[in-house]
Amino acid sequence: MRADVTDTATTRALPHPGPAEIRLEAVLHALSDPIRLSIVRDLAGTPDELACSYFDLPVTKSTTTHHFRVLREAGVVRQTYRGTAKMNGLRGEELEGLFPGLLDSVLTAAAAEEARRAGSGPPADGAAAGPDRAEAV
Amino acid sequence: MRADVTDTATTRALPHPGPAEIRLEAVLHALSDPIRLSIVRDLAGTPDELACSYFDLPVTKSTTTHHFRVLREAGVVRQTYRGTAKMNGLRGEELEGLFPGLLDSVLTAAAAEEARRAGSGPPADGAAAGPDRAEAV
DNA sequence: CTGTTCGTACGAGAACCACCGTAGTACATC
DNA sequence: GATGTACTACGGTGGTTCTCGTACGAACAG
Repeated sequence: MRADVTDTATTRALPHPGPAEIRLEAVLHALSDPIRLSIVRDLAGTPDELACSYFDLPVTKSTTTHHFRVLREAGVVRQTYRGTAKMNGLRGEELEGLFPGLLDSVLTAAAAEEARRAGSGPPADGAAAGPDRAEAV
Repeated sequence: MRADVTDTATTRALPHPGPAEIRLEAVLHALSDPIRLSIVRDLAGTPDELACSYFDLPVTKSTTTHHFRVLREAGVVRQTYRGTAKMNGLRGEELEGLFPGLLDSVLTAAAAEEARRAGSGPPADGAAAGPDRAEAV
């Protein structure tokens, strides 16, 4: 039994790539999926860490786990266990150090595209410009 | 044999997405492939348009065609026929208008990663400490 | 201990993608 | 017309990714 774990509750450790292991292509690929991009946008919108169960994604739990794993292995998010929950935090500072401005411009672009899409597309029926949590970056 | 072509030489037109059709995910996906990223970097390094045959890629011509098609359909490059050659130009201004700073930060990131890779690979030690600092959480 | 909640592992199937080789089109030149 | 160049389309293969369902493990409240 490893008694070397100094922490109390967070014993299950997850493998994360170090800053030198993070590959640009992997980051871009991780961000090129709509579901993962929405996760990243949500994470960027709050200073807190969010549990996996917080996200309301149109896929099953298995698939959600898969997407979070891709994000973690690409070096985009950091995951830590906290009781039964797994908390997710954006590795914003590290990414900024490696690729200055990249994450920010992607988030801005995502917001711009969403605004563009919402502004010129939807006039079909009632619900106009749903004010569902505007991600102000 | 259609002789109805009104233009002189360069009339074979290729389908390009309009600015409103360009999707962020598609752009990120197009840039997440090493070969395509190197193409984009080459294009960004020159003000001229470059023929497909200019590039020295480690794949066959069929695959090269495939990659250029992906870039074109994502809205990253513009392709025009010029005699037998097909010239490729970056759609930099349009992308800048849609996603300000995105292309620039990706190019900067690619250059940074290449420098990092070239600089810290061979030497046993250098500036940065070990590749993986234990993830202190 | 029992049950609940949260997330993972394991298959497994469908879709996609990168890659290739061959055959074919379009253009320029001879 | 014949030859050569530049690129495309088609067909196919192997690998990866996305998705799911089910079964399992870890933490916690009774």
